[in-house]
Amino acid sequence: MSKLTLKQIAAHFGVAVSTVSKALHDSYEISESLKSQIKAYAIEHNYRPNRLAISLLNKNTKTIGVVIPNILNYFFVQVLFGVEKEANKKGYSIITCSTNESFEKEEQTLEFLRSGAVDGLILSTVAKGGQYKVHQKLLGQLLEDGMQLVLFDRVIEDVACDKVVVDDVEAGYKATKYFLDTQCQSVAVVNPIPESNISQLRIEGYKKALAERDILFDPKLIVDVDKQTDIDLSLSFLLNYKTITAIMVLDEITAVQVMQIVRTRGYHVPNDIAIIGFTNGQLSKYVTPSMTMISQHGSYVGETAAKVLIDRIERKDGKMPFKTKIIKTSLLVRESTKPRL
Amino acid sequence: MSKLTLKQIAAHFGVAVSTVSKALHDSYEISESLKSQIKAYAIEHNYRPNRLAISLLNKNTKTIGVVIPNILNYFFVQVLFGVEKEANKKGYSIITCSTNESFEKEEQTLEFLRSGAVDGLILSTVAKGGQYKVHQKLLGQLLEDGMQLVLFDRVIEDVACDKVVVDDVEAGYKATKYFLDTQCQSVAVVNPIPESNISQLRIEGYKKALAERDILFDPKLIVDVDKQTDIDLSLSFLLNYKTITAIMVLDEITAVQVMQIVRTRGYHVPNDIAIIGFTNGQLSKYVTPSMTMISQHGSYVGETAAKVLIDRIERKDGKMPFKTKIIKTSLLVRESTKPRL
DNA sequence: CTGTTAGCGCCTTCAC
DNA sequence: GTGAAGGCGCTAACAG
Repeated sequence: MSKLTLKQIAAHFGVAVSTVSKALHDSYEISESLKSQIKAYAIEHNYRPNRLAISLLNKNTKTIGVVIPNILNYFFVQVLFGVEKEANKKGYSIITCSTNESFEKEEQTLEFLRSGAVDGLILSTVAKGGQYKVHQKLLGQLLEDGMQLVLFDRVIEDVACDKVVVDDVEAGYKATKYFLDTQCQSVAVVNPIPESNISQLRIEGYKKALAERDILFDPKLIVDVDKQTDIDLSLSFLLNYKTITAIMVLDEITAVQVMQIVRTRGYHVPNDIAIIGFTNGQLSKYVTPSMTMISQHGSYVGETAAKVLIDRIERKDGKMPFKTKIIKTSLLVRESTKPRL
Repeated sequence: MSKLTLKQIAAHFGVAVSTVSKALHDSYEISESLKSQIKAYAIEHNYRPNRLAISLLNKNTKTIGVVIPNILNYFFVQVLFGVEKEANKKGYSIITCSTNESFEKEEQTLEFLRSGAVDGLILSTVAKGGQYKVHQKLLGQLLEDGMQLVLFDRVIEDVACDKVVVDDVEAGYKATKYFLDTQCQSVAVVNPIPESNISQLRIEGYKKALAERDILFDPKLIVDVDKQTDIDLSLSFLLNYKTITAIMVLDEITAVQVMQIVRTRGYHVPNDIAIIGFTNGQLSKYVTPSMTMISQHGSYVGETAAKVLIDRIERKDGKMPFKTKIIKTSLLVRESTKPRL
């Protein structure tokens, strides 16, 4: 019925538990005949050592926790994929927690995860503004407890741990420069994640590209939208304000929506208005016209985070300086932009 | 540095470990003054009990394992979402494993998960053909070990456990009937998952709908495709073979691809050819024209599976008959089909 | 009120 | 060759 234990095997053979343990570990101390008998019995009855007991003993669980803001977001799923791939390769399994963009849920999750269930944590936080302080404390405690931590994508600068981030400044720069290189001089930005510092970095890159061409930055060309906003209306203002020849949209779904709205209004994409979206996922490839995207290589981000984390977990010496890995993005050119000449 | 234990607290106060344990559990046996001292110390130093030890003691881990074939498939992500939501509500966390459509990986994963890390398992298998036998044995062993198991979506009939399945026959029927009700009498099927028994069920529903209208079933209208197949070519054969007015495509990405190919060849969607896709995800809503889909309510499937599993885990008496829950699908009508009059 | 004992399942060290 | 003892961190039953 219930799980077979060493004790039960020992009882069955009338020997001590430690004898069975040694036999199953093929110790030279045990006679061949007893070993083979015990092994045969174990196999026949499907013995499996209890990981909990083993973890308790050697203080590692061979498990890493991954905390992401939203499991329905394809970027994070890609990260998850990468983490799992790398972790499995090294004999770890992962326990996944989605915080649904809620800071409270994230706190609860971290609280839960700190109680010995995992050897290390890979986290993309939802904290913003004043919540950073709370987190610095909470994460600080985790680190004190000896928990290994890798922050990725949405990181908190002041926490002393390894980090894996996307080069968002460069991404914004790259997208903007592509527009400027393809006869699109009037570039607007639609920002569906205004509260995130990531969007600020991308806009920084955008400004840099403009500056290189001596184009004056116009804040009115940055359109913040959120779930409450009527994108349609915001775009109206934008398009009436000035002739726009290119739009950089800071996520995938919004990019597709923007493209549809723009087309509905009779603009041709890319000839009238070119569009580049962020965070390459499943959508952009299959819409019509297919959309040029900044790919963040989520799965690579995940792999890297897992690699860094496991490396630190398994390195005994400990005092390795923390490093921040910066993952470069790529521009996937498709049909929503004009070709480079 | 490392985690604080009861033992350390006990040493600090010069009392016994059990005293500390009782104090932290607010036992009436301990003097108020000692209790408050110990509690204060625990809070100050951030004491957290070790879950591993507790799990070992009461033989439950408050964790459930979820094994899915592919984490990049939106349906499974939705299921995951549902499972997590329900599990968290009941105080469980989940450990996620993706088997990447590989039977070997699935076996390894199950092997791993059986060693005491989880109280129960929610599984959608990738097994097919001869692999069923292997699995019946493996899953049988798991059940013997006292592991609770819920199979979902891709289930194995002969395993004695709870199941949550989508009503695929009805889904196929519903889609086909919608075509027939909207002046599309010549309905083809594109099947990107021919090895799965799910596709057979959907086709069964398709046949049922045809039979109701006395339309003869023509096997040539069923087009199997897989990753190796050139969809473009397969569709050529189909469209040359007969005038087709509707296509039912058994997954989302293929549905979008089929629609694009069909449109490229000059057919109007939905007037010349109407299309219904399966497994509503992120794509179908945003393509042009937006696509009518069968929604399988993945998140509801997940919730249900979690509910059933946790129910069984927590019910002590045990001998509850196994049940199979059938989740109904919905038809989300969008622009790729003609409206019902 | 507080401590001792025993045990969850396993492994390691040391003694026989 | 085999077994006994100790311990990972915790709780529960039983002593004192």
